[in-house]
Amino acid sequence: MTDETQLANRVLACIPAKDYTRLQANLELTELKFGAVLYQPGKAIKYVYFPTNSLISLLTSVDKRRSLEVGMVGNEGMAGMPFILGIGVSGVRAIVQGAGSALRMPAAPFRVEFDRNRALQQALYRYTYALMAQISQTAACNRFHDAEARLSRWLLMTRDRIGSDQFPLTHEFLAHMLGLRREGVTEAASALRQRKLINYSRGKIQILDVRGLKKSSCSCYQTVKKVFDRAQG
Amino acid sequence: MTDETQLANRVLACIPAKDYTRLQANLELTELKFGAVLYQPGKAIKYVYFPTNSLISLLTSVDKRRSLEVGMVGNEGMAGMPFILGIGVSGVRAIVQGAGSALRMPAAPFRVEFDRNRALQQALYRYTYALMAQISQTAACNRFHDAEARLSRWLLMTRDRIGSDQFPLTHEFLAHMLGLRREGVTEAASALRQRKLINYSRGKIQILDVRGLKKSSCSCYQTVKKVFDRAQG
DNA sequence: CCGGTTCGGTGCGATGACGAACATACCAAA
DNA sequence: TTTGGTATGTTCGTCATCGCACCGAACCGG
Repeated sequence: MTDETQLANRVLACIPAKDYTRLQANLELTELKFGAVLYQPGKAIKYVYFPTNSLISLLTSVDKRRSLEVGMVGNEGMAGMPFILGIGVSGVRAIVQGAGSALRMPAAPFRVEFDRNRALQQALYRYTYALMAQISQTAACNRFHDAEARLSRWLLMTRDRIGSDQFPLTHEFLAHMLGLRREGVTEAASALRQRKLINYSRGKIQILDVRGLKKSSCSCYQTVKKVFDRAQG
Repeated sequence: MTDETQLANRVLACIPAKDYTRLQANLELTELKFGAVLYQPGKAIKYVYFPTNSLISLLTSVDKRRSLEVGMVGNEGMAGMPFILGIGVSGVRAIVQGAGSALRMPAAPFRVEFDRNRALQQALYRYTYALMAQISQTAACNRFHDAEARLSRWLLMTRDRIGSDQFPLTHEFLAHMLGLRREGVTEAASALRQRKLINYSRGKIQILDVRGLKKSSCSCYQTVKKVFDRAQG
């Protein structure tokens, strides 16, 4: 495992070197495939994940058909938060929304390491706070803002975490994230495309104009971004 | 301070007696007045609160006019969660939604006590998890369910935490909690009244038929309740 | 008892999203 | 090259909620 890999995750990056060597022993690099289900509500958490260039979505569903993304975990954080709060099961569904690699650690050794590693605790508690702020803000956003603004926000947040302007993504999939119908996504996306803010075709979306997208999105994007920047330096 | 007062808050109630005596030195009983603002986004947290028969709402707002309740803290928990995650400022606005009493502790001694008291840590981390689950579920609820179902859910959740079937509450206030217009609340409330599930008049609401209200509410109420019951035994 | 304020009730057109149905475009395997 | 599946585009009637305006009724302080 190279330093580069470590630095690719911002939580791990702020662990002092001497603590990190101990941590490293149980960390393994793994490839996350698009759509893979990492956690299920009520099911035990087997691994915690530190995405490097992958992206994990946290979903809540109210019935079989409808679901809503409540949180997004990229290289700025860790998936498996209940575990650091002393809970062994997940409350939400977590799926791989952006394929890529992540560092993962089995639950048992993570528990041991977490309990003795102050730096890790601090980093993860701070991240937990930021994630809660994210969840709260997107909750309000999903209630008040229209499809177009929410889609814009979502694309920007994803871009920040993936670190790329282009990612594979269907309207259908986006609909599940934003709590919309597929047609609603098509409508919003096609409006953005018409204004040359994005382009897309058959499961590939590309961001063309970040500044324009920021204008099109609601202030929630900036609000959440500020919280993360502040909480993680 | 009596044992009764302690037991009235479920977090404090699960601290072993010997740990609790130390805690007690810095806890003070305080009366929370309806509408009082306990936290503001970005402002320092001066006290943490353990409600006994009072109720605190956590609100996120997207602009001056519109706000949404993302979480509710009653005698099952504590307000001031960022503090236990090592953050000194609040991310949300917290207001007193149900007047009553609470035990509070100034930030500095709480920090000291929290760091050395394992039982307190565990209880609060578990509560944090439950609160996150609540926030996530209500986020989806606010997105998918109609005004009437959400109002029913909200009344039931409030009842559980207040411990009473009657509480002072205007439609205007409810609108801010549920992210609705005042008229929307009136419409939903009057439908519930017509079915004799509730009654109300000029700022007082009374629940008449709990079982009926459960039927009228969405499954989100039960979902959240289960999480709390499980997390807190 | 009066006058102002708060609270609740109602009606209006506008709108954003819904659900369903169907059309088209593209891709890949056979 | 056909065929079938997947992704996207479009329309249409319906519905919940919105924002606004206005009312009456209840309450409160003077």
